Amino acid sequence: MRPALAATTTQARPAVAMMQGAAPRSTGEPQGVSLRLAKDEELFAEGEPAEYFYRVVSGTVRTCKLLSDGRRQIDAFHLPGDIFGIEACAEHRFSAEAVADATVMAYRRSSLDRLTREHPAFGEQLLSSMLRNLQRAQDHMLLLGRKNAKEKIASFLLDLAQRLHERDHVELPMQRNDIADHLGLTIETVSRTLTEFARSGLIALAAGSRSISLVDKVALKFLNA
Amino acid sequence: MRPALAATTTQARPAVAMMQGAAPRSTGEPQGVSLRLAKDEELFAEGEPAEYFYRVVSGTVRTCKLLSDGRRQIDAFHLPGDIFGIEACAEHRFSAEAVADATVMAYRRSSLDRLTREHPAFGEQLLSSMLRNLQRAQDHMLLLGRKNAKEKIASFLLDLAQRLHERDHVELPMQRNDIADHLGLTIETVSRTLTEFARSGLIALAAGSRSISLVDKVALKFLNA
DNA sequence: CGGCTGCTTGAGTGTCTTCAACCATTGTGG
DNA sequence: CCACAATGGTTGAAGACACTCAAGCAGCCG
Repeated sequence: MRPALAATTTQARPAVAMMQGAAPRSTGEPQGVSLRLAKDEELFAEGEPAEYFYRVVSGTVRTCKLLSDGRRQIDAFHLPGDIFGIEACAEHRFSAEAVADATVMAYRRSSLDRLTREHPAFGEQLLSSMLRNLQRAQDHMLLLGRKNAKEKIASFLLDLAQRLHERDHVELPMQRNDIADHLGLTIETVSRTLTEFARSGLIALAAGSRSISLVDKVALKFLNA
Repeated sequence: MRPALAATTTQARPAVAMMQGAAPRSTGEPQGVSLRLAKDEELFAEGEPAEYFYRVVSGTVRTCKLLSDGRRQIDAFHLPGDIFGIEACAEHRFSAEAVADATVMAYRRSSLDRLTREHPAFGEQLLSSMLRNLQRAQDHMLLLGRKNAKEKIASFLLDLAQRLHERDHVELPMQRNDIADHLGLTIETVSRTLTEFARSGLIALAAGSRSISLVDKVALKFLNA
């Protein structure tokens, strides 16, 4: 793993340009710049020029949109390996923040062509990642538009477990607030639904309520519809 | 416009392979196969091999997902010029049907590389169309997750007017049912909200309730948040 | 005409939200 | 070291928004 500089202060914008990554290896990985993000630190904001795109190295990043009155929708949580922040136009269409301390690699958008030419594997990874993002968005629209609270939570837990390569246990990287804004619910409904799941034996809640055991995956999958 | 064969029967799957388009012109447009779709005719189904992707020539196409109990979410309505049906994997992740009689061009997915090489303009169109689809999906997630019925309808009308290049009038290509399944509402709520908009002078409903005048665009945009 | 489809309208219900209080944990400063 | 505030989470009661169920209306076509 390459050395990474800690961002100067929490909530400050990390200065990408100032932190050069290690020299590019001639094989495999293309050059990128490593960035460390503190919890809730903003990587980029909606409307900002989309100079870079990113890949998560460790931790979790959320991308979200805001309504004028503060209502928030979290488009996606990005886990290690995920690529995000590529845009059709010159500006970012959503903002990105670290859910908890995280490390990301930044790549210049302008060097996209060169990157994919010199590192075809990276290019494929990038394209498939983009299409996967689109697929996730489409699946998520079904969830947001047509599922009820129980189904939303069940889908969310199963999906997260799978993406974290876990069989029957999830260590939530994000808090209730983020889950609510991702699923189109309120924090109270998220909490209530989880405790109801626990009461009826579908899951088991543990220490600090961030650790969840998927006790009855069959029942959860049934809710997943 | 190229000659197009009518599909044999309504509801029957159009036989793409049998209908060759006109010979490719040496300039501009790449070769494709023209297809005519009757109202509600299915172009492809969820889970089906993604052998082709498509561009709308005339009419409107909807792409949608279904839940096991029949609940439906319409991902998007595709208007003339829009490209849809490109997938990350070998299978379609949603189904596509004609909202009303429509014409589409079908392109072999396998010839994608050649197409973009020989017709760079088409390639750019394709990439930008894909990214636009992603953007629309992200905007739509905000709508589905965080907007109420009035805001959903207002956003929908304004968006549709813009995409149809109209200033203050929309000729709805789809029926209430489709609107409901697109916005995560029921048909009754769509109807009620439209009549309420009409009563309060935001819009004017006309003949057959498919024709809508956007009377007070300022108020509608305000609801758009 | 009668049946069909698409749309509207009404009444009653339910799910989720809102508002509010409370609890647990953590970190800080006197 | 403890009091205190701050943060994140849970729980309860009341209310609202959208849904469900049901009926009715308008246009269309055989």
